[in-house]
Amino acid sequence: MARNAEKDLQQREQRMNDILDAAIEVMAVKGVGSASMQHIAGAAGISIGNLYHYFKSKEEIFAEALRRGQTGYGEFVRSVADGPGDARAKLLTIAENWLALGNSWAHTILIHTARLSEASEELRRDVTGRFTVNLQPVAAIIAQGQAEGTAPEGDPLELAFYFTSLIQGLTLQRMPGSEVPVPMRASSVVDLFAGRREALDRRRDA
Amino acid sequence: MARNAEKDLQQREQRMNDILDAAIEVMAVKGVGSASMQHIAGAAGISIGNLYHYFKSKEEIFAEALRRGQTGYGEFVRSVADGPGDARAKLLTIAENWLALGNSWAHTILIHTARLSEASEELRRDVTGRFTVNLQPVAAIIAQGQAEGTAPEGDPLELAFYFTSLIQGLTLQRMPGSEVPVPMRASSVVDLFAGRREALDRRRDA
Amino acid sequence: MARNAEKDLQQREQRMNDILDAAIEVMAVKGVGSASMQHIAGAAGISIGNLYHYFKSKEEIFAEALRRGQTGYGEFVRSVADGPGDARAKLLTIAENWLALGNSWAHTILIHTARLSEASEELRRDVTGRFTVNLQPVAAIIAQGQAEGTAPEGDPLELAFYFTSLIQGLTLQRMPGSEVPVPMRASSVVDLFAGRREALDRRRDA
Amino acid sequence: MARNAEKDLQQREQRMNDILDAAIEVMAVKGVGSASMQHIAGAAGISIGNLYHYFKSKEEIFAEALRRGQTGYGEFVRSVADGPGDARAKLLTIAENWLALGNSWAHTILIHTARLSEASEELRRDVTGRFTVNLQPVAAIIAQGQAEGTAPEGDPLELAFYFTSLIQGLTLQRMPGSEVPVPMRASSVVDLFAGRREALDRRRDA
DNA sequence: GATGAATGAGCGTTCATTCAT
DNA sequence: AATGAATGAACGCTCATTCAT
Repeated sequence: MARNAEKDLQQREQRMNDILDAAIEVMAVKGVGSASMQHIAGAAGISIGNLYHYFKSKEEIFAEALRRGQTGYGEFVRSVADGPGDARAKLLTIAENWLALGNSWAHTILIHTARLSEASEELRRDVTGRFTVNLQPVAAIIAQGQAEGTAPEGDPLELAFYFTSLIQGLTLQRMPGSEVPVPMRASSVVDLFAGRREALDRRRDA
Repeated sequence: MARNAEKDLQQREQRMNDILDAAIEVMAVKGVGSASMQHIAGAAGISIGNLYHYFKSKEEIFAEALRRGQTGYGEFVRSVADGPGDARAKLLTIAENWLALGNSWAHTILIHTARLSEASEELRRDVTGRFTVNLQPVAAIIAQGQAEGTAPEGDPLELAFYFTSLIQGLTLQRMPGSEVPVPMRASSVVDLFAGRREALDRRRDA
Repeated sequence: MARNAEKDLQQREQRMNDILDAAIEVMAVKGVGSASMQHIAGAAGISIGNLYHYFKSKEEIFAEALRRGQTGYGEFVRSVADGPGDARAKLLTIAENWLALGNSWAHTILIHTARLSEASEELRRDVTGRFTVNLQPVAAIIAQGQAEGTAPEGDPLELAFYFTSLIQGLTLQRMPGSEVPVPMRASSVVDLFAGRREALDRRRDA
Repeated sequence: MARNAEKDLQQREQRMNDILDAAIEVMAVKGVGSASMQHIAGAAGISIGNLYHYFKSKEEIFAEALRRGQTGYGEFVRSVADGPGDARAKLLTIAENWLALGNSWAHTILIHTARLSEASEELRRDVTGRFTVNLQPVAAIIAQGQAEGTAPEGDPLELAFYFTSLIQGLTLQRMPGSEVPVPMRASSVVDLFAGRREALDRRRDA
């Protein structure tokens, strides 16, 4: 062992993260269809062959990027659900985080791409499974909102499904070159699922 | 002679429609990535060379299919908006039409694909433009709902944008192999934008 | 139908034969390992992409070349078995035909390659099946030789197996660059399976 | 120090043997085409980089494995030739040793592969040279058989060539997945080159 | 000696598009 | 109009070999 095993492992981990970031980056900048191994390798600053020392196929790269993105989102949304604040504030935090450009945008695109592509059955199942799991914290927030009198009636899980689908759907409308000339505001979206108090009041007064 | 020319033109039109149908069909059945010119030609029952007598590129085929699909949807949604009934019934008609599997499903996927792909700037602009135009009738319905007291407050166009994005987002969740195990009901979706009267009444009574 | 269908078919058939010949040629001249699609296409005078209009994979090319070669050999050996002459003369015809350089040599190499390569189970089964079938006429000749008193005792099929294996084994020794400096004479080989009359006589007299 | 150097040398020798064994093993188990440096290193339990401290190329590994195999076979066949027993018993020993599955089988495949591959001129010459040298002891046995009246007439070297080619040819027929459904018995093979006494007697009596 | 990351040419294959008939 | 042969660039991936540690 002339080598530092621990350092090697750290470097390997770092490289894998670089590659995943590069994959997301390429997709976001040059388009999903152009995310070839060639491009990813170039963006990561390594050779094509070396890519295969870290991931054994293109699919694995995307699967891992997806897993990372969905897991991160899952942790985020769970921490929001478990944190302090009323339902409306929580949903607003989630919506704003999602609609803000950056990593989350590219990750959402990745999810859509995985669904649209000829991805393996397994990958699609995994993505759908994590998507479903990540619905739970949102459902909990909706239930909280119903208890607080701000959320509409109905199955909280179903409403969480709609909330998430709406935000994902909106994300697609933000593709560069496809911007719809209509404002997209997190607060307005959240109003649908946890109405602003004054709005409800006014409506109630009517 | 004049009749022959006219007949030729009709035949040509018919062929083009057959090809577009075949393109949508192939995409829906075999997956977006598998919609090669070879497959489209096969599904349309003509040779690959002949395909190029009707459309000068693959992009043109998809652009035309998109145009046709969006135009059809636009006419449908305008006829609904201009027709009789309250806002809730109108939105329900639109949502049910969209969420029902069939042609509309494949067309929605096509729109998403166009946005995600390396499509030309022009194609993306056209798609976005027609999408925006098609928002108007929905906005009119929302405005009607606001007048009727069932729709939430806010810019009708913005709400129409959310309504459409939600339904498109939900469509993606119906990709074969990616079915999320949560019910997806048009009436529940519409409730968000044009609440059921009894629900509002109950809320008001509270 | 602006095209001559029959001529097209003939041309296609001709091209396929050209490609198979080119594949054999490349293998024989440049070595088995160098028989890449690139090389085959070059030898056949067409582009790589066009190769795939005639054969859907490299394996199919080799499978077809094998089938052609084994079928041709089978017909040849059957016609010899059914023809006139004593067993020794028949075996001599077969051995001489095989050991003479030319097409048959390259085909034999192909059979060996198929067995040594990572070829599909199906291909190996087919090759073995045809090999076994082609053993029958040789076995018939051996049986004839036994009736004539020139062939050794034993199961004719087993002896035919040895005869064929011997000749195939010898073929391998003729690879360019591997020539063993020992004479290889069809008549001597045949002597083992259908001894020359005078030799037997002399032995009997001893 | 001197002892350390000697021990180092022994260790190195041992490692080289391990690697050669691993190479043969991989080839026999996973197929010739799958014997990549990666696989060989794995089977030998060392890293791919370390492989190159013992052999400077893949070709050298195979050349050395061939040399070792052929040399071992040469020693074996020479010891048989120089040992006691009649020619028939000696040939039987050789044939049975070869046809029995195990190391010798894989070595034979290696020889064939070397001949079929793009191996260097030098390697092919070496293989052929050793092959030819190894023919001598067999020729001596054949000559002994001729003196004993069991072997057919003819040049002993030529007959040894046929005997060896036959057995090598038969080895090819034993590739897993290519088994020809015909018995393959060493005694029957040997009968062709050193007939069983009783068979000859019967023939003589006829 | 030992490691495995790194390279890059090459592989088999696909596919939108062109063109002679 | 209609055909399908022909092209060639690009794809995902493999692998023998080199090199810094």
